[in-house]
Amino acid sequence: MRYSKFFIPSLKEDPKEAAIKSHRLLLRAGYIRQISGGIYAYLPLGFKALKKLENLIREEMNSAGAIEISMPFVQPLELWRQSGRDEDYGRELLRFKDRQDRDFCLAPTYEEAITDLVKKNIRSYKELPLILYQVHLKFRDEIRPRYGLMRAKEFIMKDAYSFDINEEGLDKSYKIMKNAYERIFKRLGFEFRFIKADSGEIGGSFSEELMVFSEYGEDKVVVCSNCGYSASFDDAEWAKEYHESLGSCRQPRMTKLFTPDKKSVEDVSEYLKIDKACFAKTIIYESEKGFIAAMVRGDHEVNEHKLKKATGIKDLTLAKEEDVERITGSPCGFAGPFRLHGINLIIVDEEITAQEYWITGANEKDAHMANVKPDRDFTPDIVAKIRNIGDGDMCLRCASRLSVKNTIELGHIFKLGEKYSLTMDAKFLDESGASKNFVMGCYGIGVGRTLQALVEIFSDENGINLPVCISPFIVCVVSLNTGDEKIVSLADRIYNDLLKAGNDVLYDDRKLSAGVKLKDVDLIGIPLKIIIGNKTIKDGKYELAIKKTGKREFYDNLDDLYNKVTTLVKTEFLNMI
RNA sequence: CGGGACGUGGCGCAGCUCGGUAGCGCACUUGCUUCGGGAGCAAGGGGUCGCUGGUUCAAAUCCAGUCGUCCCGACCA
Repeated sequence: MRYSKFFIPSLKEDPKEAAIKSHRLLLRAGYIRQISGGIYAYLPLGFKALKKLENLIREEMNSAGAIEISMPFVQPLELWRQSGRDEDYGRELLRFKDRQDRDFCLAPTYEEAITDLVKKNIRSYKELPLILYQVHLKFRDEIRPRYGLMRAKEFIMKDAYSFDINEEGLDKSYKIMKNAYERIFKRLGFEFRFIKADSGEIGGSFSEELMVFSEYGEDKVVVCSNCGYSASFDDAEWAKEYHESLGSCRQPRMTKLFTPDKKSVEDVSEYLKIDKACFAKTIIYESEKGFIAAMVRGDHEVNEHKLKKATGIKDLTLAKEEDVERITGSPCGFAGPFRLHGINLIIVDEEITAQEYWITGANEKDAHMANVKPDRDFTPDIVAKIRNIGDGDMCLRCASRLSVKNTIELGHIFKLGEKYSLTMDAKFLDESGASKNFVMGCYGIGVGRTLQALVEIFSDENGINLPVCISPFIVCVVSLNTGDEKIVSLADRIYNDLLKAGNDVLYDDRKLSAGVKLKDVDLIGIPLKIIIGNKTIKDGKYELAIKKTGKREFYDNLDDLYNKVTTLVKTEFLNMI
């Protein structure tokens, strides 16, 4: 493809609306453009990369025995009434009417459509198991779309659905899909883990999320580098380690300490020269069950997700400053667990009851209290794990140190069981002629999000760096001086030779200065470039630059150059498989 | 939905506090010179200042409303 005849509107400056690297690069490199909040157009480069990614996924789905179909993006709302999700899905489901005043919606997912399709067309156990998939649009009217393709309202997803005669069959299908996912994400070069997850809106009995490690990920995962244990930030387990409280602090009653203006644990710890782990902090929350107090060790943080679970509370927010002042009788920053007014519940982290003496706030301005003893000076109503896990906590399995990593969720696989086949009355006849519900699974990959994750993880600020198997072009021929006959005809020839050899090649024949062209190739992320300029003619050597390594190689004749390109492409592909 | 910020040629921004001629860089067009990492000179084109209403002799600027975009929270691939 000649650059001059193609459409790559690259941007020199960072667009102001993009907050993260991958979003900036996709816009700057002319891969995508926003049409409306959370709604994007794929430009030629983005579209080519997207198609390559989709096809890689197709290869693995097909080889796993899944069969590709395509279901309607616009669906009758009636389908959603059948499953009951018309109400469950809420405002994320975009609804509208056609000219006959019938209700429709844009598909946020396809369980209803596929269940309906299979229900009407599969009669017998002999036709099972069946795994169908599609690569298709979805629309969710997100509350807050952001970060480009990472969280768009309209997005492309690969979704597969398995139909089995029983749970064992489902387990098998699930495993087949999980293996396919492992192959896909290995080929893409990602570092990833499957993490057990809440099944959320889609429902079902069991699900795992495919999480890819990335500094800018929105989710947190806890991993042990030694034994490979991994779990979501909210569910991860760790080994208890008890901190020795200060011996000199053990007293038969509480002792008041003067701590002028020292409000945070940090400040007090520094002021008193006592380890933060010897403190217990008391946090006041407001909830539908009234005000509650939660306690964790001074060097830990309350995990609101765990707090909600342990208390059965749904709406939880930090209490307002004036409420804290009323409840504790002191300014914010000096709260302790005793003599609280209007607290309905005291919940403490299990580490609080495991240690005898604590330093807490004194519920008095400029004062903290030492020798605070659980069950003597205050009485917890609930003892539970309510603190965040942190870097350095001990692994429950192997006693190594755990670390918390940011991740991006790129896939989610579910064992649905009979959830949809029951509500939608989808049945087949088994061996004995009895009518049975399909046992289902569903398996998603956010394709657009995966493309952006590749950009996020493998690129630098100079440009995109997609894996060779996804990159829109493999090699770019850059002709530096378009006014020079010799250079132009040499560049033309190399371009045509590479094209004939079956390479995906871009030819930058634009009449622009060298700097602009070289910057553009780096930005749009073509893995190999062949640079042809005066130097080429003068030295009689052909230059190949490899983006990934930054290396430049020189060849005496064209055949050597072509051979190198071919081997590089082949080995790069091999490395990815 | 709650909290915050921003809307001025294609892109990035200044001007707004203190009302009075709409400006800068890049991009674009033409010509000449350049040609190995975002070239130089010269000449040009392009904006009802998001929209609506109000205040005023006069509004990009002040006021109200509205729409859009982005960021922070609860949801998700």
